[in-house]
Amino acid sequence: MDLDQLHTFLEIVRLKSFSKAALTCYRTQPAISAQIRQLELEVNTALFERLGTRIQLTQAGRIFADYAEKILDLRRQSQNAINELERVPRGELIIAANEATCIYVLPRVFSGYKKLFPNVQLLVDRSYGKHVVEAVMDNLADFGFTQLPVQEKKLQVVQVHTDEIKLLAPASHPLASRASVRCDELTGEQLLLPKSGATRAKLNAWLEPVEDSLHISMELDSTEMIKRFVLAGLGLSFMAASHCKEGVEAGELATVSLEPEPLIRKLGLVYRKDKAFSKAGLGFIQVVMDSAGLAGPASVLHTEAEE
Amino acid sequence: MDLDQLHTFLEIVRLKSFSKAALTCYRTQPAISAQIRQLELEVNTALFERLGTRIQLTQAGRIFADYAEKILDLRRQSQNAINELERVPRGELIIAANEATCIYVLPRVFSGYKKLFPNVQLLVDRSYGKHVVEAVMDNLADFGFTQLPVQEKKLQVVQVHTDEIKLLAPASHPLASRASVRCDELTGEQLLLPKSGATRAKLNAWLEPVEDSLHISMELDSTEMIKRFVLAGLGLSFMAASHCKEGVEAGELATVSLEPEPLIRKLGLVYRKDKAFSKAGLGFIQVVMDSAGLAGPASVLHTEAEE
DNA sequence: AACGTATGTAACTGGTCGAGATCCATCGTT
DNA sequence: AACGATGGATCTCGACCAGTTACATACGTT
Repeated sequence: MDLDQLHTFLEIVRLKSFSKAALTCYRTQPAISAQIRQLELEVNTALFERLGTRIQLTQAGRIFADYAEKILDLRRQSQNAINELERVPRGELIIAANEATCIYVLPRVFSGYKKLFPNVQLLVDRSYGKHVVEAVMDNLADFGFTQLPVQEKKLQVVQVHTDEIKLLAPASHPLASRASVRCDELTGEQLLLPKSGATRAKLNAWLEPVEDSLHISMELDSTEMIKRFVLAGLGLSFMAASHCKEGVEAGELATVSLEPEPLIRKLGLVYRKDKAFSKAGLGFIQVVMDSAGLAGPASVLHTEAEE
Repeated sequence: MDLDQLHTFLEIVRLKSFSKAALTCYRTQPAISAQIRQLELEVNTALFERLGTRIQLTQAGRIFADYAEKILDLRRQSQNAINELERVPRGELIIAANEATCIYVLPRVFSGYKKLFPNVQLLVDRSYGKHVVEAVMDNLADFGFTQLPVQEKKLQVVQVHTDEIKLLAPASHPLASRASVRCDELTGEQLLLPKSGATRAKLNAWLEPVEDSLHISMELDSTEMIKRFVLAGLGLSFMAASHCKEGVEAGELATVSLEPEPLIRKLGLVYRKDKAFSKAGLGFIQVVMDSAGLAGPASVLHTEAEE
């Protein structure tokens, strides 16, 4: 059964004529007759009485007309709902990110996004390191924030921001006032290192020359914990500058660049290239790019949310 | 948009696979892909995300799936309603008949019909003589009861019963005890004749030999009025035997056959040959035929009404 | 790395739907 | 009553579309 047939049927009902319906349906009269014939065959009942020149609905026809109306109405509603989804995005986006990103990056991005798309629910999948990439790959999350580089070819990467990983020390520490520090200067210090992840890998590489003479007193996996431990004088650590900006500005903590060259940490937004994004998703990419000072892929921002 | 497409779509949603849906839809997988492609084209939105081997509904797809369910549900409901109409007829039948038939024939027929089809509403179009035929011809009435013969070729005729038109007199009248009467014996009597109609035409023909010497004192168009007038001694009249049975049996009225041969009045059920009758209509024909002692056209009576 | 699974793509083909012409019945008009 | 006009049914033909078959491609698993 074709919805065209239903439309034709209702046009006939409305105009009480096959020929007139043929005009409004942009078909010839035989085509209309054929459609109805097929429809009657399908419901196995006559829908019209053919009374020479006049036609009239049968009882079954009257009943069927009601349903046909409802069905076409639902069809229209469905199209409206889909169009509305494009115009005023809603639904949900699942964003995977590690804890630090959740704390230091997402709040700003989310608040910008929510202004534009108040009807989209943002769900945070707070996971760790490569689990973020996996979640995006498995389509369990729509977006992920992760440290770059990411090697997956299927993922699109948008660099969000660049951070420098610095030595983190209490403001009172002798090294705190230094402009930069070499790895061999840390051999006598208690070190608090992140337990795992890309930053830890970078640090391992940087510390490798003095690897054997280090005092790694703790491995932690929370930036907040590390900051408090450092503040309490339990040791030195390393941290992305943006993650400890408040502590430094408050004069409690100090950061020192690493030598011979700064350790750079790049944060990126990743998503599947083959993802079929709605306006809600495209808008998210746009907002992230904007907050990174990049030009967006398309002008999705003109989609003003209204409600 | 085809309902098949919707069904396919929902099968894919249910089975989460194009190929599996192909099996349950008795199509090949490319056919399924094509259907969905066309559907997506029509709603102008991707309904699935193609993630290599896996597929997943998009937001729009989830919304559309709801509507598709509802639409197919309505389709099923419509078929059920139509089937139910066949199984337990309902709706209405319009029956055209003149007053006498309404009084002396319909009550019995209707009560028989209502026992079988309690959900069918019987509407009486009480009209006169040939208006009955016209009403049926114009499809303003589904059935008509009228005096036979009817010459319309488009009408199907079922003879319902045969009546004899007799002279109607008060029981005390000299002619009341006669076995039969000739027209010339009525020249001295006051006559009350039906105003018009087939019976009047028949009587005119019978009275024609003595036409000029008759005293036609009144022309009435109600059998009840004629009976009362005759009873009151205002004159003699003519009436179908079955229309005055009670009065005769009560000993108040007498009927006398006409000479040289009885005047026969045949009552028939008429309906358009091209009428697309539902079970309700076929059942009515059956009931009328049964009450006339005829074999029906089909065994519609097995349709027991249940509610 | 190779295989199995799953979707997309590309010709081919058969069925179907619509156009056009014709037929038939009815209805209104002269 | 005969006529033309109207409206629906039927037939044939042609074009298009949907479906099959076969092949390509991508992903996940052994």
